[in-house]
Amino acid sequence: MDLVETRELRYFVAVAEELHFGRAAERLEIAQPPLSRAIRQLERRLGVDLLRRDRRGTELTEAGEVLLREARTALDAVAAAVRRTRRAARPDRSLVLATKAGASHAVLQRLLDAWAADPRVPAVEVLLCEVGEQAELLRDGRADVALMHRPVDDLAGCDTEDLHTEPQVAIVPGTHPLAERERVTMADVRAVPDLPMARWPRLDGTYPEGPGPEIRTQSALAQLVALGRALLVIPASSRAWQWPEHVAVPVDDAPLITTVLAWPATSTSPEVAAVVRAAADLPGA
Amino acid sequence: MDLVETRELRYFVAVAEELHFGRAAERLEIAQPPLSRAIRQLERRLGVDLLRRDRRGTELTEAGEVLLREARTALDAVAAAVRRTRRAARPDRSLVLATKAGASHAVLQRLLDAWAADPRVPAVEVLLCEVGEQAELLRDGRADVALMHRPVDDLAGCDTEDLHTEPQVAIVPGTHPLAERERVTMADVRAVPDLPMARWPRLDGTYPEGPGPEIRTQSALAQLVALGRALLVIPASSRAWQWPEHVAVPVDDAPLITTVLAWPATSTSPEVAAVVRAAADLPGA
DNA sequence: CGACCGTGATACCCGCGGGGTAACAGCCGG
DNA sequence: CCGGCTGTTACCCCGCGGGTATCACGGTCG
Repeated sequence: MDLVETRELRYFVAVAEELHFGRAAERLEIAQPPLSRAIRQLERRLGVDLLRRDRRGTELTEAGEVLLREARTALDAVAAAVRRTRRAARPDRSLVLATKAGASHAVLQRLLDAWAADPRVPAVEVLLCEVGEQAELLRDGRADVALMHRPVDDLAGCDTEDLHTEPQVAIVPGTHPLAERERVTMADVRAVPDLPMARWPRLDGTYPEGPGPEIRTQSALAQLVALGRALLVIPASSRAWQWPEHVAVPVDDAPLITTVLAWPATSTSPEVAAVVRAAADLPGA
Repeated sequence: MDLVETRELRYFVAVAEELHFGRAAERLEIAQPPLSRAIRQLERRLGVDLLRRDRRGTELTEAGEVLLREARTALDAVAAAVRRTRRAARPDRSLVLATKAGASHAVLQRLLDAWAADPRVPAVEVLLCEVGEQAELLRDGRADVALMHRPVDDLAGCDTEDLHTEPQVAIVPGTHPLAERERVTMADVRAVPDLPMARWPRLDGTYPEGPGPEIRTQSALAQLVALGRALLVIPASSRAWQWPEHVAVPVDDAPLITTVLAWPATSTSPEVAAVVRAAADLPGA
């Protein structure tokens, strides 16, 4: 009745993502007919049509869309269970903190120092990750806590504790007219035709329209800035990796960036609770 | 490698809860040897010892404790996937709102009216539930949104939108000395020896110490109040089910109760988003 | 001290069902 | 009308989940 195995969910997700039984089977490294049968069986068990089989291709029903979303989070939860259990069995028993490389360096430093000094807090490893990846790492158990930034990061599914709030600065080549200014506005920044703002991916992975280059990693951004090919607006504390030939100019009306400590909202781990508590005891800002 | 089936997780949770292979097997309606084997196999797959088998009974290792917590949330997520998929396939396609009976009646009424008037919002069913049960219903998919109360309810794993904040009142028999007062304090309330405050279960299901009766349901509470056997402090809006022979006296220093609309923090459903958006547009308080 | 429970583990067998291969069925473009 | 796509049907095999019977160990009690 209620029993749905993770295998079936994995199969369904593969088919739902590929919308093609053959390719999905290939990805799953099984033959196509058993996959077809497994999906049929899943539909029978649920009593629900998940796919509209058109002779040419396949598409999801509304129920299928729902199951795709729900199955992904369920599979993440299962993966998290496995990862966290394995890690709990290791003799070191450390937690993993995920953070974007370069961002909030000073905040992270203070956090780590405070945790190291606190006997109640377990060891904390730092896992550097791609932009926007933190929430996924928390969901599937590769990380236990993360440093994230409001309002730029997707905090869905996370509980958070504010650590630090700061304004943003524009990074421009020292030779650029804007570098002379005491302070600028977002309108100024957007009006610079020769230095477009680099575009980060949105939450769904697509990029907003615009003239700037599409980037996905901090290192790609660093490269562009070093070449003087892009302008960017970042929190003041991210300047750790700034080059000497560039200048940081405060942007008055850019949204304030709050660095937050995030953890899975469903977490009931006492270790995570200890880490959060110790972080909350830090002198905030 | 990574493949852990929900069956294995269900088996492990049963054993971890019973701490006894025989009883766990009985609960699962299978024989004991296959269960024993399944757990061994799970341990081998994870490469982790989950149980310390003592001749007399069985206890969890630290890794086992972690897996118990994580497996519960993973199984809830799987159950939620099944439930929500089944419900999405029904022709009516409604959402389910969970709420404690009696509480926040007026707020709920306004919500339902607003939703009914909004064409973007799907139909919403109301599911009455036990105190403290809402978060569980959201996790395992029996409900999609819930009315909850801060700070009394456990909001772990939920995102929330504040709807209404209000003070609390004490409900006392009309013949009682306190009924004469214009307003009282928590100290007053606690100092009444003949009318102890009923004790609600804590988040973990245990009860705080105290003289009052242990209650779990609104109806039990209603019964006690009707008999004049207990005193209680509740939000003013919960007075819908008050009896005529009782009097509500404002309690000055009781914590303010905020009624919030809650939904699973991991939800990505557009229907839930629409419901939340429509609720946020209500004139707040 | 030995018989007896009660614990979980082992040994063995059976049958379901997940996996494979081969062949089929509709639908398109040439 | 044919060939190349789709996904489905038909059939077989064997791995493994489940069952029963039994064992191994340790505590308890007469």
